[in-house]
Amino acid sequence: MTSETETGATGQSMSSGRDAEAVSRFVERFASEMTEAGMQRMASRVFAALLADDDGSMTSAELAVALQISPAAVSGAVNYLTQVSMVGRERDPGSRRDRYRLLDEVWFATFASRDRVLTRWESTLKEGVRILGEDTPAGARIAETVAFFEFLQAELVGMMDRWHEHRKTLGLPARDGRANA
Amino acid sequence: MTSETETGATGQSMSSGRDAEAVSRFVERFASEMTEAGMQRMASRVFAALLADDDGSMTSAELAVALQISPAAVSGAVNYLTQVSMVGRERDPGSRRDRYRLLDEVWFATFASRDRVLTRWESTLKEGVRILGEDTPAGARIAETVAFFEFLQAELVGMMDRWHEHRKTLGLPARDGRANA
DNA sequence: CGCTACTTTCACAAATTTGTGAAGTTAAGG
DNA sequence: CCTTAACTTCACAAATTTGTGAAAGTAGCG
Repeated sequence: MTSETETGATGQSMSSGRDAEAVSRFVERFASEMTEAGMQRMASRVFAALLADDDGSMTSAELAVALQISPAAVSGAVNYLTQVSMVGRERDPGSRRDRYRLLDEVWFATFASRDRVLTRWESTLKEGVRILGEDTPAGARIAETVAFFEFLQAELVGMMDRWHEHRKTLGLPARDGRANA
Repeated sequence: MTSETETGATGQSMSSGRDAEAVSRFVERFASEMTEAGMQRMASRVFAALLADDDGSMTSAELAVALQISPAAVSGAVNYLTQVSMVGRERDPGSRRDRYRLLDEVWFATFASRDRVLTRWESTLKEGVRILGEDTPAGARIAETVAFFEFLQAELVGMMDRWHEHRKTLGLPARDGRANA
């Protein structure tokens, strides 16, 4: 976590010039928007907490304190987040604590996993075309859906390249090769 | 619904050359994949049923029979689907029945509504940058996230144009101006 | 090799979500 | 207008999901 001198999740800012309470409100607000979009609640909260952390990296215990949840809840959330490649698990050498770290290019990874979902859908939809017959209106409609998804996946690649180009023009602070958005 | 002569959701195909049971399995399978991706179960099932229907259009009663659910459940699902612009509500003139119809360019609409979500997120994230300070690592990371989302939204427009171009090269059946994928 | 600090797993209780039947509402057709 | 078919709303029961405490498992460090 960023500062050891901050108070807990609902505590008032102390000396760090950062309003811990406002940060916590932001974390909760963004988490709840992600939840509305379909992500599990605890996973959203953990992710948002990491996003708002300067290191982009917190230990299990830090997360539990900051979010006021049990270690078990942290474990579950973090498990999910590593599954979908949004967060990495590290171990500080010489410590028994795991650290969880925002992966490089989180959003890229997130979109990439969407991509995997699309692939699954495509296979089901192709089966649908077969069942309905490509000459039926329904079959044709579903075939067009497949075509659209295939198009989307192809576009995604180029889009990511363009993003990396665009990113350079943004005057960003240098990458440290660790936590990034 | 497409055929009045088919039996119910689990019935065996009769004369239409379409295997009703296989269609139903496809509907359920695709619906469950959409559900896994975050859509409400009943909404997914209704949507999938419409997708597999030749007209892309069914009445409330037809949906209730095909999916074995209560009118109340249809009502709820359809309400959601119209909210997110995936399905349109019509009324056959001279009838008391509503018809629900797949909208033109459903997937386009779906992505467009994603777009609205991104906009909401952006506003929250910008607030986060303000709270954390753009000069802090966390603030900078979140600012980059905002930039990425803005980039994405900009890309979406061009991508849809390219899709429409690409679509023409696909040798699709002519549009009837009503139900499409 | 065992102590201890941490993480994970498990069973359960609480909360939330989901779908239903029934009552209420709306509007077409007489 | 009245009748009646259809849709919607509402309260509730069932099912699912969620987060917890406690027990079990792992791995540093002496």
